[in-house]
Amino acid sequence: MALQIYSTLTRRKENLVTLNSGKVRMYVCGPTVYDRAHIGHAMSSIVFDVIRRYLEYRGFEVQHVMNYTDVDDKVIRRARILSFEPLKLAEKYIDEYDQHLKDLNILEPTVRPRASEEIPAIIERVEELVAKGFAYSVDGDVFFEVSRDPNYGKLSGRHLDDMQAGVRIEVDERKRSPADFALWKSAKPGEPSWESPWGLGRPGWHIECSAMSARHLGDEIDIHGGGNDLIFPHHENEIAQTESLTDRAFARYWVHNGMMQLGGEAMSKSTGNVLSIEEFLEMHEADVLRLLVLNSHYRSPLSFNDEITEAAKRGLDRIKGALKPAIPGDDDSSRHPSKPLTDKASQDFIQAMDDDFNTPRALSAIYELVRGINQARDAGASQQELGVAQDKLREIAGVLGLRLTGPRGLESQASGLVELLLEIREELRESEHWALADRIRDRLSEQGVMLEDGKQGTIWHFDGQVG
RNA sequence: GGCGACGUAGCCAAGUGGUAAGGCAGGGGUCUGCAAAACCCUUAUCGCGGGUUCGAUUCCCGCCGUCGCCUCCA
Repeated sequence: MALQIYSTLTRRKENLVTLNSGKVRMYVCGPTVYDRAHIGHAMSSIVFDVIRRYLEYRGFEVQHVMNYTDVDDKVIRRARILSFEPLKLAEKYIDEYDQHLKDLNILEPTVRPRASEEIPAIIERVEELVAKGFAYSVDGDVFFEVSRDPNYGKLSGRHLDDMQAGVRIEVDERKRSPADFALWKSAKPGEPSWESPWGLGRPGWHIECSAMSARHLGDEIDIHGGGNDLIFPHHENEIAQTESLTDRAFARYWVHNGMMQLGGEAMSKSTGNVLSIEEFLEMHEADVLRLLVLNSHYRSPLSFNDEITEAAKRGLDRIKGALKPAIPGDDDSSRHPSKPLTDKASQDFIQAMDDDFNTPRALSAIYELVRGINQARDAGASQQELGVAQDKLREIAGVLGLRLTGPRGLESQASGLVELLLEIREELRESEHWALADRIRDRLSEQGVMLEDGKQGTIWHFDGQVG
């Protein structure tokens, strides 16, 4: 069974056939950096990170480009409010986002271009569109003429006629049609601007992605991705611009993730209805966010709330729990072979992910493996046998980008003391001094040191950590 | 108004033309001095009404409800 990807363009799952066999060129629209990023941005980055990781797991070499939009109305507006240099402000948020990517265990994209650093390529692109008659300039602005593209609307399923009725926004009178969009904007005083054939100005939003995609990946790519709020007009316009010039399909697969909602509403700055990545990571480890994102399908909208966060946290603990070592002393390998278990998990995992990256189903395979491991441990499997399955668990969880680690570093320093307390407690238990023994357990638990009494003695680990 | 998506147990969430994965929470057990963890058992007539079919949660139509986009947005 081949790997299938749902493409917004055809509204179907398609077999993945790349331009160059064994290689995937993927462009993902990154954030406009005018403010702190929220967990919705994180969701998008996590989704495409998992797609990338899985493609690599399946043997593809992935070129992953993610852009930062750093020249934009919103950046300029916000910079003015904060009395900041627009590009400096953007840079600050880019640095922040780069850090978020690391914190969230997102593989570094192959290239992270920013609009401000790609101006020549963008101008070249606009010039070409003007030269070929797809765009026109007016007073230093350049617009793409939508009516020149007979296929306009094919991605979003919109028709120009339908849309005109709905346009309530003030239309720029100089445009030949309200749907025409800016490729180049003339600069107002104080705005970041660059020399161009049309005077000082800056690129429009849509053209930057097309130009950067073409520059870093070529005129044709395999996957173009982003949030589904970008389908119209952004990606529609990108298709128009690019395909008018190349006459070939810009991207083979258009992949869009669903929006994350907060409290049942779209996350929106205006209502203060946002949770920043930073705020989330102050409360929970990155794996929690990843797990809650992956628990639903990437194309579905996801309502973020405390309940699903708590569920993800517990689910994560459960997965980590499977990595606990075998019970010492019990050692009957022959009765608990791990191979059938790991084979099944592998197979289910791949089958799920091959089906348009069905991570909920993939997680289900992971949980089945978790249960299998725990059953084997309870039944007395040896560490050697258990380790095989645990390695498989780490492997496929790793494909989803889960770290499955906890706070480390303290362990070696603390272990001596903890061991000492355990020894004392063991003697207390032997002499049935339960109250004192329980007090040690309770107080250690408050410090994040969790004790588990078993037949073979007591084992301990830090809260949330296994291993 | 236009385009699109969704509606599955208390919550989250897969999925199939032949009576439904997984997780969280709940209930009952096993284990334990107690607990924790783990394991076992247990909780769904798949929004409503029609239609197609031997048979639909799954296909079609209508309705109701929720949401996204149509303007900057991952």
